[in-house]
Amino acid sequence: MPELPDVEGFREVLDSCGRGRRVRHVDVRDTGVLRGVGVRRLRREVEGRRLGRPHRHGKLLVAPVGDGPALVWHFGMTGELVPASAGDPLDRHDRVVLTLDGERQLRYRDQRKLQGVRLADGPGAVARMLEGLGPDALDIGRGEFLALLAGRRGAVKALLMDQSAIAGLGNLLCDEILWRARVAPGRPARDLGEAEARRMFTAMRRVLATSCRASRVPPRPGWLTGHRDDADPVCPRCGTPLRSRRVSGRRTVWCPACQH
DNA sequence: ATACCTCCCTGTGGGC
DNA sequence: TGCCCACAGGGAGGTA
Repeated sequence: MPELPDVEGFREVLDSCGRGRRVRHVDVRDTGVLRGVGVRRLRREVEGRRLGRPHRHGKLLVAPVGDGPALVWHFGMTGELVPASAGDPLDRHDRVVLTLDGERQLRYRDQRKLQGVRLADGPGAVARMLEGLGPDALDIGRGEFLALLAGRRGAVKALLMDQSAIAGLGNLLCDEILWRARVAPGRPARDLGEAEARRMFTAMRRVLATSCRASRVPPRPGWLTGHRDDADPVCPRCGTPLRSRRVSGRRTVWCPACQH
C-alpha cells in the first residue's frame, strides 16, 4: 500500500497522536520487523523518551525520540501506523506497539513484513539512512525534474519508480501520473519532448496533491487507479480497453489509445 | 547504466 | 474441498 501519500498520512498520525508524548512501553510482538536493532536496545533507547516532530522523506518516516535517536519506519507493501487506545483489541498483524502517556498507542501493523522499523543513533545516522534517496517527490522543482528525465535512457516508469532518482513514487502513483500526462510507461525517459516532460511534472504535482489529501492514491472513477482491478478495465477517458504488462518488475497498466 | 532474476514475507483468489 | 500457483501499491543484491 504505502506510497508517499500514505506515509504522509502516517506522519500526520504520528504528529497528532504522538508528538510531545512520552513512550511508556515498547511492545515488540514480532521481531521480524526489526531491522538492525534488537528488542533490548530498542526499548532502552525509546522507553521513557518523548516523541519529537516527525519527518518524512519519500516513503521513509523518521520520528525523533528524545534528543538523540530516531525511529525510522519503512512500510513496505502492507505496513501502516495505526492510532489506538491501550484497551483496543490487538490485530494479528500488530507487530510493534508503542504505549504513550494517557493510554494512547501507536501500532505498527504490517501483514507481510517486507520492511520494518530501524533505529538511528542520532542525526548522523538518520542522514546516512536517507542518503541513498533522491529528492522527495513533493519537493523537487520542475527544472530538476526535467533534468532527471533528460538524463535517463531507460523506461520512464522505471525512472519514476527509482527511489534513488526521486523518492516517494510507487507503482500506483507512477501509472496514474503517466496516464494523466498521456505518456506510455515504456518510453525512454530522455526521448520525451519538452511538452510531454512538462505534462509529467504537472501530473505528478496534481496527483500527489489530491492523493495526499486522501492519504492514499484514491481509486476514483475518473482515475486510472479506480479501474486497474476491474474485470475488463477500460480507460476512464476514452473507453479503450486498458493494457497491462510488467515494467521494472511491477504490474503496469496503461491506455494504448491515449498514452504514447 | 540498465534489465533481469531471486529473495524477503503473508494472504488471497483462481484454476484444476 | 483441497492443493498449488501466481500475484499483490515495498526494496536489496547479484548477474549479464
